[in-house]
Amino acid sequence: MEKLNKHVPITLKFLAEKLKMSVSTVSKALNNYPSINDYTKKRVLELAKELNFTPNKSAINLKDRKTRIIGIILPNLLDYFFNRSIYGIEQFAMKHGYNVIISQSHDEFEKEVTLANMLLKTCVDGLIVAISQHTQNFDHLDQFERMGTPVVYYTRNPSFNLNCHKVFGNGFQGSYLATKFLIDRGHKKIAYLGGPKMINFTHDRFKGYINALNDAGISFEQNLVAYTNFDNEHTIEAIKSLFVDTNEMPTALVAYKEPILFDALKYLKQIGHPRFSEIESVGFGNTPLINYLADPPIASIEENPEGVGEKAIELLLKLIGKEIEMEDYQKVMVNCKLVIH
Amino acid sequence: MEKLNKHVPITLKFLAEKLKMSVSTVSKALNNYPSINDYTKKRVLELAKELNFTPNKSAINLKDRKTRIIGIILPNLLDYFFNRSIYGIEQFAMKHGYNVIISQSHDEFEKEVTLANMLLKTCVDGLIVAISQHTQNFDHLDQFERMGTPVVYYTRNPSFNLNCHKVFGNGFQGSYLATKFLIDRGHKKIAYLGGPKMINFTHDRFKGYINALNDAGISFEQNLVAYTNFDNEHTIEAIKSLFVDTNEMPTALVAYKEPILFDALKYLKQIGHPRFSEIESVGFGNTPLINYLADPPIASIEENPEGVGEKAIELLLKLIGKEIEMEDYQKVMVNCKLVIH
DNA sequence: TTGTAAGCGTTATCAG
DNA sequence: CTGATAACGCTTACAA
Repeated sequence: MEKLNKHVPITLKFLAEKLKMSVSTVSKALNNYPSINDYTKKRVLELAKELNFTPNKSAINLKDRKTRIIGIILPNLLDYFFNRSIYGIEQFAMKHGYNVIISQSHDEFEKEVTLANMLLKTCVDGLIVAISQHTQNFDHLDQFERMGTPVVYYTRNPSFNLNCHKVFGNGFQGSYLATKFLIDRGHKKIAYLGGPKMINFTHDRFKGYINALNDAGISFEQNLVAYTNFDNEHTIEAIKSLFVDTNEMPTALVAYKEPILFDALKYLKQIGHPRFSEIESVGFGNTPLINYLADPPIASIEENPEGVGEKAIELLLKLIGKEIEMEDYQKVMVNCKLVIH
Repeated sequence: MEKLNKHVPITLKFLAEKLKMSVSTVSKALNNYPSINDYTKKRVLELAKELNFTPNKSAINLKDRKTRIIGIILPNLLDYFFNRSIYGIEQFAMKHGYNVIISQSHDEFEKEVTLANMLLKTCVDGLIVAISQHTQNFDHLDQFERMGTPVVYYTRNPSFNLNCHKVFGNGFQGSYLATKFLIDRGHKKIAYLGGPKMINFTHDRFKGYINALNDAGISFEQNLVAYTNFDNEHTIEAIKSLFVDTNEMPTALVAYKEPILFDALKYLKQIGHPRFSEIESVGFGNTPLINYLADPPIASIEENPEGVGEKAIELLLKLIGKEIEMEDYQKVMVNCKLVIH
């Protein structure tokens, strides 16, 4: 075992000197150019391995005008879905020699604009973005494509921006799954607790719910549907409205997001809903929090956030590598799974 | 408003040509060299602003042999503490022009070694690491310092490695706070539920507990202390052992980590502990999960993960910038707060 | 006060 | 098959 070389960085030049060859030959050998003699290649490779040569990324990046940095903008890193999706993105990016800059918009449009501009200045090679719930104008994101930098929208579907690359979880399918599951358990009065109307998945999920009802021959009732935001107050109001008609109270609940479902259940228990223990519910998320709940939902929709993240970066890298043309707009869906607790 | 320049990257050379000056003058002007004429500076600055010039990072990095990448190794990104601490690190790093690579050891020693080697190859400018609970050998981390790359240990205190830079939450103080709070509420039988014995903070927190008892003149009882791991089974065993003596059952509980506390409380409720509703408890974490619990702890120790992360990267950047000598080993503590629910 | 030139580590082009 | 050279964008002695 050699000593660790303290301050002599192993470069092509260094290898070349040791081997009494030119820098360019060494470079070509390492990059497996067909023109290079096999024996020469072997010698170079061996020394490179022995000295633990690592090509200098900055030099390469400078050469081919890249940063190998992917920008990510998402609402909230602490959110369970985004957190897991980040993991999928990071893993994949790292494996392909890319680094990742993560930034949070906190679901504010202005912040999203600021972050976008910052990432543009950073000259990221590509952008993955889950837009804020208030984003309707896309100038700050469109400028990336105008500069030749591909953008992939993920998780949050931008309804006002049709010409773009999208990757998200199949809310329709997940919602259908959840609703069908509850129907199969004998429920007729199934309520749907939807998310912010500004966010597209709210409606996708609603459609899944409706379709499952239809397919089972259960007629849809308007008063079994309510919408809420990400905060508790709205949720309480929404859940109240669902249970306002004491003759027609739902016996089951499909919710667009688990924390919201938990808020709702907590409220129902608090007010002492007469048949609380009979209510069965399914939410999107499958958060580990379920293990700690006194009255957990009966099942969860697992959204596979890592998969969504991975598909997003996979697509982005293909766009960066021009394997897919930027104008050839893609739409990728990742299916959900039902997990029974 | 100009058109967006599609493919002409704004470089020093480009500015220089526009201004009919040399590249070096432009560079110096932008870097505010005193030798440059004020008027010249002004002209340069103005054009730079107008054209939205951004210096090419790769070129700068190449020049001063840096990557501006900070490596992070931690056990688990989904953990609430680490998740929040990452946020503190990222924010600070970004503000100072550094990027961050996050990698997870999943508390496995071998994985930690692999990740360390990977990050070494990536030539990170510095490393922030929360060691796995099984890490006792530090070769894989020591090699960084040998290569001149500073390392900051955070959150997990490496007891076997004294000569290193450390940043962590003040478990002693937090634990003292929690215990004193329970004492002040009249409890005499306060149990301590500690973490893995391999992890140093387990013991720091224990000391805080003991000291608070001592200062209140309460005698310590061995059977009021139990240790567990991060998994449920161990926790059940530990909690059982605390409540085994029916005459001397604890009335309050200090736990090293909230999820573990929740497991414990869940178990106690499940077995129908006779005075369950009277038990008061405090855990480390202050996780939002508390809002959803039927029987939440009475207070939490807020560890300020962002602060810990920020202190870690702040120290690391000082080491990278040679503001602090690498051999001048630092130890930084971040205090906890008691949050009453 | 400004400009010239070398160098950071790679790769690509063109000669040999 | 191998080598010299230029170029990527920036900083910094050193010259002018």
